[in-house]
Amino acid sequence: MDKASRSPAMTDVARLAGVSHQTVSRVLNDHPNVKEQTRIRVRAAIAELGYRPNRAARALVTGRSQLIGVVARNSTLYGPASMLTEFEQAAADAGFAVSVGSVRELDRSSISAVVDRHLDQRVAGLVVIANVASAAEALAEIPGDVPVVFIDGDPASGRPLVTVDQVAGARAATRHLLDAGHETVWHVSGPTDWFDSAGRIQGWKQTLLEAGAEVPPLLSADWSAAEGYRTGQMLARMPEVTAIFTANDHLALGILRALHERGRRVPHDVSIVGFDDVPEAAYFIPPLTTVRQAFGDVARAALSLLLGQMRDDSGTAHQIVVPPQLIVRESVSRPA
Amino acid sequence: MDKASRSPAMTDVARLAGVSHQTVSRVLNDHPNVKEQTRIRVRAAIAELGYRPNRAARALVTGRSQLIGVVARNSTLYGPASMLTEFEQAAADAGFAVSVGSVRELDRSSISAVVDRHLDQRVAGLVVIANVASAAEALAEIPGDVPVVFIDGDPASGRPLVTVDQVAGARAATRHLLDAGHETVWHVSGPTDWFDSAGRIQGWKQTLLEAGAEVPPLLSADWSAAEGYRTGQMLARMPEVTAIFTANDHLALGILRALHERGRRVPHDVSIVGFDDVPEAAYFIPPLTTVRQAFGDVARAALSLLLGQMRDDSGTAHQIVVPPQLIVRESVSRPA
DNA sequence: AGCAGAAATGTTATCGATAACATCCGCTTT
DNA sequence: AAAGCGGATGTTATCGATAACATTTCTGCT
Repeated sequence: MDKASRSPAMTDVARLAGVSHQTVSRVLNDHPNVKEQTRIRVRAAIAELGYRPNRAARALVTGRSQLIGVVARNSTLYGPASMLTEFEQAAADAGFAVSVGSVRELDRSSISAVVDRHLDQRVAGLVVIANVASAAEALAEIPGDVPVVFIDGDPASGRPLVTVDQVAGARAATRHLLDAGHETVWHVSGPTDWFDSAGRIQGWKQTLLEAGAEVPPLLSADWSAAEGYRTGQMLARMPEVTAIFTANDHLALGILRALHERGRRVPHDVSIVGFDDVPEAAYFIPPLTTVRQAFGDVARAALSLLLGQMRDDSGTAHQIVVPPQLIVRESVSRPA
Repeated sequence: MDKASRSPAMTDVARLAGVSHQTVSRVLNDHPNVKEQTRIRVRAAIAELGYRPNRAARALVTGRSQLIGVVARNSTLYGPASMLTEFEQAAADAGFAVSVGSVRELDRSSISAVVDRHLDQRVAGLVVIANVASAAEALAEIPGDVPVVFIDGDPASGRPLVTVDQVAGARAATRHLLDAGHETVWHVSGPTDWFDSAGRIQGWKQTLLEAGAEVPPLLSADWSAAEGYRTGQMLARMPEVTAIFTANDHLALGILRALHERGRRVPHDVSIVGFDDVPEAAYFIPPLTTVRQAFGDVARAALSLLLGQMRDDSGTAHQIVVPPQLIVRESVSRPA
């Protein structure tokens, strides 16, 4: 009826239900000491007025909001972007809003600025998507009393953290190529300051060593198809290269093109395994064998760690590692 | 010195500067009637204490926060994901935090839930990334007194809105193929309920009609490489198809593979133009001619419209259209 | 010098919730 | 029956800012 008027406050509900505003507050917060009958009366009044609590007021008095702050690098890379949307979804399902603080670089001052902005908003918790080593500095910027969970990042920090087991993924990929009969496997890595890159390099190297295979020189690139292409032009000229494991699917795409231009067929002459399983990987030429990361699982795990910290302070700094999965398609065969 | 204590409030600053808290408030909000000398004194006190205003308190009294709510579909598609990060960046640069409300589908009830969550947080404004027709329903869910800007969406609504000129992009793509000498151009569109799709279809059809070319049947797909591949399998069997314009780059990728499998060479036998210019498009086989959208420009335009609405209510419902750009690479040549 | 009017500053009320404490009531316990 | 206790509820203070109004201090002008 009276849509134009100010949205109802707690006192309006109280008046309608014939109780004090504090009792309304108790009902809202599921306080035990409220008679069932009044609880029902209050609930009815809330529904009738379409009352919704004012988060700002609550945040002011409790010093904490229903908002989770995320610190992430501004990126449209498949991995980071997926991570972000999955987390938003998980948080939304749990009734939290997500405030995203994008930074161009994960350096100390950028992180500091974003964290400050989040603390201004009195976020209930922080999630740092710390995919590069420099992000460890973020630790220093975050006061001890606000719940924090890292996604990716350095397990050695001892902080609550969720990661995909990059080492295991790289092992599976490398193993797969060795099992196909290749003498060794070349690796084109991502930027070496990324934890993801480091883990994948480690898994690759370990597997070769354990198999007694020679370890070729490491080739590093950024994550782009462009650098994959440049690296691929070099690899295409080396007949001894028959198996390549790339740190992501886009690198593989660039290499695929370079090989194609040189007339080296995949998988007949060269086998390739990627990482990420981007949706279009199945439609590369040829369809790419790759490693899939369960971003949704990571997001949900991170959220539950965060909620755990928000509930009790007993916060045993749990760390969760999510296993990746090898997706076999057609870019691998035994060597000629 | 006293790091452990509660973070300083306005009164603390006032005491240190020897003024009233209201004067501090005036300095903070750049109120004109403050003597330069006191302004300096207050600023110094702020710096000394490391004071940062409490947004929750401000939001409570003003009824509005420094938070911009975004309603978007949960998606890792290149376009939507880019749009989102670009907007976050623009907002951050302007001192706003961004609360992202992802929804699985842009239907009425999902939108309603997300909008309510945002209003609970007393967002200063809302941005709706309304890439499908059903999002128009969002209009009904948003009260008139909160600033809103649509990104994509129906210009006919009369609401403030920023879009990329999809029609112009499609015209450029189609024109480019016709100019190369092709008799007509086939089009594989995105889902027809997307505004982007509709605009691209329209631009394609118009251009063909104006050129007196025959209009082939429209092929629609989702945005995935998978459907591109399926559609491509069909097109590859039709020798009369020599030119294809796809609604995005991933569709083009799938088609590229299907053509490759059938032995039809690109661009020798078939020419292709995509849309989006995803970073890896230059590394498809062959490098893809495509249409680039300036998401950053769109984001900044949307933000400035929003800020305009927040300042004055004179809100002439401006609409901004950003032109796209044809990126010529190697997937087009004259027909055999 | 005196006074209006503007500029600079201070005081008090207010936003809408939770926290802390006070009160009331009914029931058990001795 | 008085004391004691805990459950249910109400009262008042509080968070930290802005709004509205009140007051003081400068100006410039007659």
